[in-house]
Amino acid sequence: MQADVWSPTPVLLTVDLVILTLREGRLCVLLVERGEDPFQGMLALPGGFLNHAGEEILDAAHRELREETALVAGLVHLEQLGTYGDAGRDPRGRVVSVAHLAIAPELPEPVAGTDAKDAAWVTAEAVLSGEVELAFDHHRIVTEGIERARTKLEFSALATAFCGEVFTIVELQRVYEAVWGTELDTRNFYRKVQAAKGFIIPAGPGRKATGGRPARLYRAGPKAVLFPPLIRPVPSTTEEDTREEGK
Amino acid sequence: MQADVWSPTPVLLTVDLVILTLREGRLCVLLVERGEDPFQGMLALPGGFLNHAGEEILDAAHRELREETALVAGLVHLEQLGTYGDAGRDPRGRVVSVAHLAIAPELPEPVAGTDAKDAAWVTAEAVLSGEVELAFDHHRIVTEGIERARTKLEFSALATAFCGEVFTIVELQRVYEAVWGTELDTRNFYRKVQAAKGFIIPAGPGRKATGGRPARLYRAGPKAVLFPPLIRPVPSTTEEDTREEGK
DNA sequence: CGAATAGTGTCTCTAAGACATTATGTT
DNA sequence: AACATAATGTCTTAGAGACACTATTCG
Repeated sequence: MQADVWSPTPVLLTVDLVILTLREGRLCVLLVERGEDPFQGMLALPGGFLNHAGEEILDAAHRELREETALVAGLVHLEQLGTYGDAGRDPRGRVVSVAHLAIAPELPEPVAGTDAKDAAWVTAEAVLSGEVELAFDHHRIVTEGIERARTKLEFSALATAFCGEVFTIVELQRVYEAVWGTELDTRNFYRKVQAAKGFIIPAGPGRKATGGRPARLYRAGPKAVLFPPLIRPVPSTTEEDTREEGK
Repeated sequence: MQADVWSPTPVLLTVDLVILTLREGRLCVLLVERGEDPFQGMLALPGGFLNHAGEEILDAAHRELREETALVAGLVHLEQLGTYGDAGRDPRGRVVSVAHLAIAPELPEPVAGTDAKDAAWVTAEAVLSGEVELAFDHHRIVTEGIERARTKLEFSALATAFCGEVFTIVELQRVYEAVWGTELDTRNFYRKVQAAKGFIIPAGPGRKATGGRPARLYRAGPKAVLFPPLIRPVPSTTEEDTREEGK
């Protein structure tokens, strides 16, 4: 139902990206140094305003992703994360951000994209712990993005989005370990990824050798939903939890 | 990173609500008949523009919820569902809607709230099947809202939000059955809700009698996360699933 | 043949699904 | 006592966690 009096307040819409990848076995998020005034010099999520009046939100997210990482759209997972519009979050006025979560395989070393001013991969740990401070409410957005990724690893085939087109089971295990921040038992992991039919499928006769026994190669299978799921180990099942509702 | 040239396009922000409840054992969603021009006369989700420039999005959702249902904020579950901004979704121009999911206990019969023009509870089935047509892209929003509710019932204590402050285990079972659209085995259900410690706790010596053995009363427990979860029965585990990614 | 990494099998325990009867109140 | 609804127990099977050794290639 719309307001009876036609006095809706326009807002400015931005799209922000939580781009996650693995670098040297650690979960990392892409941050840029702000070159302009609100929070100039601070680290922030890549993002920006809608380009023109008709630009779709998802298209804008893809565009920002390309600008920052020079990645092909096809290989990257991109989904809407949530909308952040607290009145005080941007000193310039009412700016509402539609945050997105992107998962990318490890990129060719230097981040230098088209106009990546000062883009840098920062470990998730450094951001979550507060060691690295972010502009706006981006700390909260990153936190919720990482939590989303952790949960989706359990029930969906999202982990393959961290890998190249083909990958080994050990590489996949490293993804789970890095995102969840835990060590996993190799035997149980092999059993579980193979029990979830449609998760990964053998990729030809190819092998990957690194000085030891060559690993078999796999590619992402047709199923996006894992059954049975790969439940993450409970950190210790502490007895808290005071009924905070997930947003 | 912001655009170099300062030419962001303002958009109009609305808040829409998928309000779910149980009526006569069926899952229902609240719809209103549009009294104004875009899609006049059609059914749509309750919602509206932000009131004033500074209104918080979540506050606006609470306000709309109050206007439509005359419910106390404390009793109702409310969470952000997603943002829908397709360029063509509203003929008036660029209108972006932040949709929310609300779960309410069965309301005192007549929906007549403060200014509820023509509010009506419609069964989820009628909407999902397309039997009832909705304005804008509200069919998609309802679909995603119901799917969210179905999933959250598995892993969170959301089901208690459909009940009053105290409830019986059978009532809780009816919630699961209505939302999932399945029948559940009473014995297994009792076992599982009681195995999930912190989900429900006995509510004094009260009982509810309806001509048979009186049922014990419970209230929502402190835990928002269910462990073990109550996994919904698979509809039949058909072999499809062509890797559609969740939004 | 040694170094390096990939890959596998068993046991125990917890939880899920299937299934029918007993318990406790009201009229 | 009949009726109505609430509550419960057992068996079988699937999946999770713990745990240590064998297999394959390279240099």
